[in-house]
Amino acid sequence: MAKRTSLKDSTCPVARSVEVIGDCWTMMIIRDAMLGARRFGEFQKSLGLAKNILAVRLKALVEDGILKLEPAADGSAYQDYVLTAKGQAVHPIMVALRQWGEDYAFKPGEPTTIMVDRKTGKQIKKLELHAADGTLLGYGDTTIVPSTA
Amino acid sequence: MAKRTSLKDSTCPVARSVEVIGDCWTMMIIRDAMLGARRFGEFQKSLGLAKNILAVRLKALVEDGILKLEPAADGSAYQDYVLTAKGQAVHPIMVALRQWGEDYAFKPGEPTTIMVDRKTGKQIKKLELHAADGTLLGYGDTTIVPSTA
DNA sequence: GTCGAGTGGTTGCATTATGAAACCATTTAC
DNA sequence: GTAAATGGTTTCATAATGCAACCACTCGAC
Repeated sequence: MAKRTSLKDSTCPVARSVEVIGDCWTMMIIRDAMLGARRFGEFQKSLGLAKNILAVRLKALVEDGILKLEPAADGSAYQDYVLTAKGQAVHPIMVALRQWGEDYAFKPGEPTTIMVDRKTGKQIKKLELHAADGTLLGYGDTTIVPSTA
Repeated sequence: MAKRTSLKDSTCPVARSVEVIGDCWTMMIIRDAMLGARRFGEFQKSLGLAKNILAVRLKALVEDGILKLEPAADGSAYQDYVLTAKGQAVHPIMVALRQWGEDYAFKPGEPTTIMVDRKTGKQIKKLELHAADGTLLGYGDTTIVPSTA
């Protein structure tokens, strides 16, 4: 039987995250939600994906507590899909994906978009990883250990 | 026709990243590579996925310049899969996924693993996003604009 | 050298997910 | 009241996934 293998019970947080949001469309839906999309039709037009696929993904995102349904902001009888706190917390992942894409997936001069500080309009810095004492950490400076909690 | 839609030509860096590494297994392979896995068999045993799937993913990762093949470190006639600079640059994404998973995908007390500073063994801080002037930025403090390059 | 185990795959086939298009029930605009 | 927009569901073809069997090459022991 060829059921898609589940990583839900893995003890690795990366595996669990990937299980929930490690899907192409799921990630793009969250991206659009962060850019202000709220309605089924908005997502569909922006992403250009089949409506059935979108319906399945949105349902899953609501079940996982990343999106929630609330009465439409424009007062109509329809509903808005809005990010929960859990959904907003995906922001750093989105930024990390964006910065990697900027660096490695574009030829110089290719048209693209950049992330800026909303207040100043200036481009943001790279994400930074710090040790407990504040030291800047790079690839190779970290390891994984079992939690002792 | 039901060909999987490609996001390769999107002008959004997030879309391009997701297109390349936004696959469940691909991400897990990179994770294992960062933890030291180098050989086909190591990946297969650690991830428990079908060998044909692994073969396809590894080939794609090599083609995308994330992994490269080099003579096995143990001197045998086999080959090692090792991360390129582009592959190592995925580290922040991995950290972001990990931190989100730690926060939202585990019940308190559930066994898991944590990321620590290799030198001190102390748990690392959260990823930080800073504005050009050094201000710490959170969700909602950023926007996307077309690049003016 | 040569026999068997281990490594690193490929091939075939069943099952599942994806995607396009058609369809349908409400809701809104006119 | 009627037409169009919204937000889906259904149907069916195609593509991806996953298991198992198979195969070529390497290595270590003898």
